[in-house]
Amino acid sequence: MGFLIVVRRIEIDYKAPAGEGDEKMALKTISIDSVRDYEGERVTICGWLTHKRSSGRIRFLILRDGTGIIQATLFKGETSDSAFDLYPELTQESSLSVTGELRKEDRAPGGYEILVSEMEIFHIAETYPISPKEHGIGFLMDHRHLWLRSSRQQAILRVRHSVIKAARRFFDDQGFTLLDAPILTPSSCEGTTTLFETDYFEDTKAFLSQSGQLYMEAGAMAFGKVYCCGPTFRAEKSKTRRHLTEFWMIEPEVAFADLKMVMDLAEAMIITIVQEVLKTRQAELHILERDIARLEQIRAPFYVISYDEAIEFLKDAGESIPWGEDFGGGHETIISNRFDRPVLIHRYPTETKAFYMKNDPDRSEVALCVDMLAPEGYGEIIGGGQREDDSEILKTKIEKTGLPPESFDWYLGLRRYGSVPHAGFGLGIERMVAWMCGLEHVRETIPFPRLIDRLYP
RNA sequence: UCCCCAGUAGCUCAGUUGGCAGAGCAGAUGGCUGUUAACCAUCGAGUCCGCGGUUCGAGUCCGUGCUGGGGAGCCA
Repeated sequence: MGFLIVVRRIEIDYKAPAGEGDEKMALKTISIDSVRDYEGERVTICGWLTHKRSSGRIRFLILRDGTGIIQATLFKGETSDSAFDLYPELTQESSLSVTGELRKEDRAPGGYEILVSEMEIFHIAETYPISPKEHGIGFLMDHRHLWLRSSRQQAILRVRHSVIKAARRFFDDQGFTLLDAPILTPSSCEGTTTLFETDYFEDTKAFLSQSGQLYMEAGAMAFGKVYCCGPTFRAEKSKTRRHLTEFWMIEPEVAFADLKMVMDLAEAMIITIVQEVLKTRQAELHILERDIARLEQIRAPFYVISYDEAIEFLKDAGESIPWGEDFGGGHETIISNRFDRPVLIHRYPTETKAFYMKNDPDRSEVALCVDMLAPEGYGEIIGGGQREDDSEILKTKIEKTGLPPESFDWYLGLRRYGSVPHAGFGLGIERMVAWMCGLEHVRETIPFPRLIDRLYP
């Protein structure tokens, strides 16, 4: 199959041996997304069969190759008998190549069809479990390795690609250095109850990273502006539409930056991502039936409110939430539904936030932190803020958490050698993609989702 | 961890008051020269999730376990 990929990527000018008449014409293997460039030419297309129909002496194949779909048409008499007679054998997802003239055809899905003269079968598929009719989510998740072949799943994962590409380009263009954070770590950075633990040779335990942030802080002290993009792991027993046990984050960290600066950075990054998705993924958003107008509204400035103001807002909405408590999913939905653009909520109570958050020097009961809630009820997509840069205060905060202090010697050390104000945030890729695509659940936004009760396939 | 719902053909589901196990799709066979989730005809397909109980009789009622889905809390 590796050979096939090469053939599809490189257009091969095939010269038939002399003396074979019509077969001397050039033969090109093309991808379906490039059919417009080959109208009227004799070409070869490799792909998988998604569907077939027949009506007596005319037979239709719908092929997909990962770049699109095309109808291949077989006429008794015009198509070679050997190719025509292969039709009954073809099952859904069988792999094959077809060769023939490419032409415009309004009756064909996609507007083009290939009039097949020759056909080659790579493999006849067994009865394919995923039929064109509806399936339950449990069944589809069990067949995730095959479900990826559906147009809807491909559309979502292409949007994911664009989200990551846009975010990385945004930071690259602003002079950030990509600094990969470790996956295996000696300790927690959020809390010990949600760590995946594994053996690390004799007598040592390692933990799967919950966040690259602490390492990004070290990186910011070296490079000034850094970011990481990678998987993170939380052993939370969450069973909701917005949780995975393995999820990806993009985490920038900036030296000599304060809360306001990273709030502006987060806003600019989100706008860049939304613009990139709107620019490059119109076809995918259409397949997903996304209301594009809702995304076109996403522009500066985003709404900015304090935690105090959010509490007042929730009380006005009839919710009884005391000051000092973190918002639940329901509260977030109420707030984010209120706005047509993302809203940044800053200065949460210190008690609800992680140890590394810096307290507001003017009000020690609140932290210099920020969450960004996406509109349409999508809720929190970003969490971040200014980090505690005082060694002694940080040490006290770590002791208060009950986390093993010796694991954080290196982290505290960052504050002993030229400590500076610094800040950063983390963007949850899957929640961002779910918002862009208008999905109910994040499980479709990652190729192989890991959930509390699902580790397969 | 807690609350709610579901489990019947490969898939999606129906199954009445407890009384012979059903449909559509998928699969197989045949027909049709422009199909669009094509259509028409025919055929095959079942540990009714497991265990226990009530009953002359259980897919249906009761108990229990397992699996899946939805929600809460926690978080990105």
